[in-house]
Amino acid sequence: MSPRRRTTLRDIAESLDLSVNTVSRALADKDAVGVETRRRVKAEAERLGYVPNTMARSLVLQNAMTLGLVITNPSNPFYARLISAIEERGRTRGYSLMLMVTEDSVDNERRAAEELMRWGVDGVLAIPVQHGAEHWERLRKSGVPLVLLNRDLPGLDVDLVGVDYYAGSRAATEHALSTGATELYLVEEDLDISPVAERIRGFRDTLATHGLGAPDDAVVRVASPEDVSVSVPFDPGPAYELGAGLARRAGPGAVVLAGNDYHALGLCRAFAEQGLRVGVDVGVIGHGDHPFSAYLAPPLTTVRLPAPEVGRAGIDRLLEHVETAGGSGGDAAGPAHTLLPPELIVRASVPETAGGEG
Amino acid sequence: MSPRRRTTLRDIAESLDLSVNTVSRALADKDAVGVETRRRVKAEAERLGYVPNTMARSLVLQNAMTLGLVITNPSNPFYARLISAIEERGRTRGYSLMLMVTEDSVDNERRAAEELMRWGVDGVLAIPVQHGAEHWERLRKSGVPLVLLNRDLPGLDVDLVGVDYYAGSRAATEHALSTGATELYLVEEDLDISPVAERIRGFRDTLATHGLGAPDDAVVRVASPEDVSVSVPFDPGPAYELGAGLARRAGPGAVVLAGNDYHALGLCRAFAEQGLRVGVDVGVIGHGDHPFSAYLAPPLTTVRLPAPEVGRAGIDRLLEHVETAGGSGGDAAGPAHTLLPPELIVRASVPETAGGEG
DNA sequence: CTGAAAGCGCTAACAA
DNA sequence: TTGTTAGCGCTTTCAG
Repeated sequence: MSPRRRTTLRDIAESLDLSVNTVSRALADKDAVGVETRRRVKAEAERLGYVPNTMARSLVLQNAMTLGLVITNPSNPFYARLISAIEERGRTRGYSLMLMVTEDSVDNERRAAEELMRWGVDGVLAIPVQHGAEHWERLRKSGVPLVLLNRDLPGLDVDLVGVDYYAGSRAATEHALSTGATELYLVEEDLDISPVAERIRGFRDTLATHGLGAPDDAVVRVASPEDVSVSVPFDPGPAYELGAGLARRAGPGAVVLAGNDYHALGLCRAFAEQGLRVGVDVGVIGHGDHPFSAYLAPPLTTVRLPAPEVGRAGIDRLLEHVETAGGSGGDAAGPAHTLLPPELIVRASVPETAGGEG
Repeated sequence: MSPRRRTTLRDIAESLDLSVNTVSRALADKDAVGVETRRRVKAEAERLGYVPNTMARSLVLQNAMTLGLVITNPSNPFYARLISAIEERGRTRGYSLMLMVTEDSVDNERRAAEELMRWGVDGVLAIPVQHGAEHWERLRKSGVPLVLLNRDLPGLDVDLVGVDYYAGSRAATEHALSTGATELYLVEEDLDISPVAERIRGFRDTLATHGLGAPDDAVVRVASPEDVSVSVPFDPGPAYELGAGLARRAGPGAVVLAGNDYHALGLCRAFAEQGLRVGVDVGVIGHGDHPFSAYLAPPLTTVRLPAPEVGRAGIDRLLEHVETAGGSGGDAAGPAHTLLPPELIVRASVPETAGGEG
């Protein structure tokens, strides 16, 4: 029943009648330790089940060997893959991960940033909630390197690694146009975040390039769920609700672009229920290429996001900062924005109407 | 360019010509501090941007206020929701989360357990890889409370919070039978883990209950992907590959149960390509009720898993142990297994053949 | 009400 | 090669 205090260096030292210091160096495989002594120390450590105390070590070494990862919602499949990629890379480089979930609440994010400062993490990767950057500013000023993931935070001068959503949106829109689409819609989540803004911009610009205007109601917003953690995360429901109305508005030659594949799925279902055949009467293009998308009927044309690449590039950039003198972000050249290219995956959810691109 | 050392209690003390001790107590809102002194201390702390050092604090207090979460793969939607629920609950109770991803490798899991011991976390929640429990045994013996999530680890006497997969499987099988199914298949991942075993057992037992045997090839195994972190996580692909063969074997009145909704989706697609109408010619039942399942064509009948409940029950149980004297698991009554009930969600992917249950 | 002293477990000078 | 001393930043006795 004894909570059995952890074995410490001192325990080993006393048991062997050595100094704590010697034991420390023996276990750390430092020079200046007799070969026999080292052997004995290691044996005793083993026997006593010694486990080094990372906190004590970090305290004196002034480095935590820990990174903070601030995520809005792990149930977003894109973010889930980011977590995996980051954790893996961090692990192989010797860093542990402190995970903070914000549920898209600035309050939570503030607390997360504060908590990470208290822990003295060596660096932070964050998908920012956006709106409210003072806490990130503080973090940075306190000397903790920060790299933003996926979403930009205007007004904060830090490195960002994300996806070129603008390009993705352009590619999708171009594709729709190339199949002969005459009526385009973009369905996006009702969040004021950069990925959404970029996709809208790409959509509009592409139409403009082709001399087509985008009527105001061409961009449709779907409500985002309130409580991310409890509600089903990426729910096709809201887009599905919209779908019936859209189906009525959409004439022949209509293609609807969706901000993510769940929305696309909701739309597909709604269209089908209205008697519209997706891929024949109407087109749908998703965003994200979630694992289910290739197996829908019809298989969903969508934009694949380079999740592992974003994760790896993000942590690599962060570790650069961490390991070069722990300074804050932004070298001489100022903060760098790295936007990785998405890839249009053409499947069968957009009808080949007429005068294709060829 | 100065890395600007963090402000410490001492800095405040010196600046105010007080002792470190007084400053500490003033900030901790302890009694025995002059009201005016307290005010000055707080103001100065604010001015200097003081952030308490959690590691130092934890070192002396001998508690880390940190929990370890060991997960095989965050891209599993069920696990993602577990993470959310656990993080939220932990956060509101003042605990930070250290996340370790094992990718279903015992080696990684061993390292994760070791790392968590080094950090001296207050407790650990783990979805065990299974096969190899010595590291968990060590953790436990070192006094760190451990609660297993979702998968059992035979041979290790610890608390477990999971899902009653046996019941879920029985419910699904009963449902299939009740619709008049005459030929049943179960498609399961090729992993030797308790959820799979339980579902198979439920399937077999239910058939036996009805005086039906399950031929050996009624249980079909799909290969699991090798590298979880890089490959697409839950891929309908392998089940899809199987689907064509199954379609040929399956006569009228056949229902295929799948171990998860992704597999179900892969099967649906394969059946459709073979000219079999899911929900009419053949039945498919999923497991997991992923967000996409309700929107498939036809909507997928599946088993809903109580993800947030498992997460919350898991961390609650862990915190019980953590907060009652930090003893290892298992009170007088021995380790408790809590299996939360899943719920059959009947949609439209199983044909109502004949003699329904009513 | 405040200060001095000790110590959490470890590492890094510097001596011996 | 080994031991001594000091200190990371904090909290907790125990005196004053």
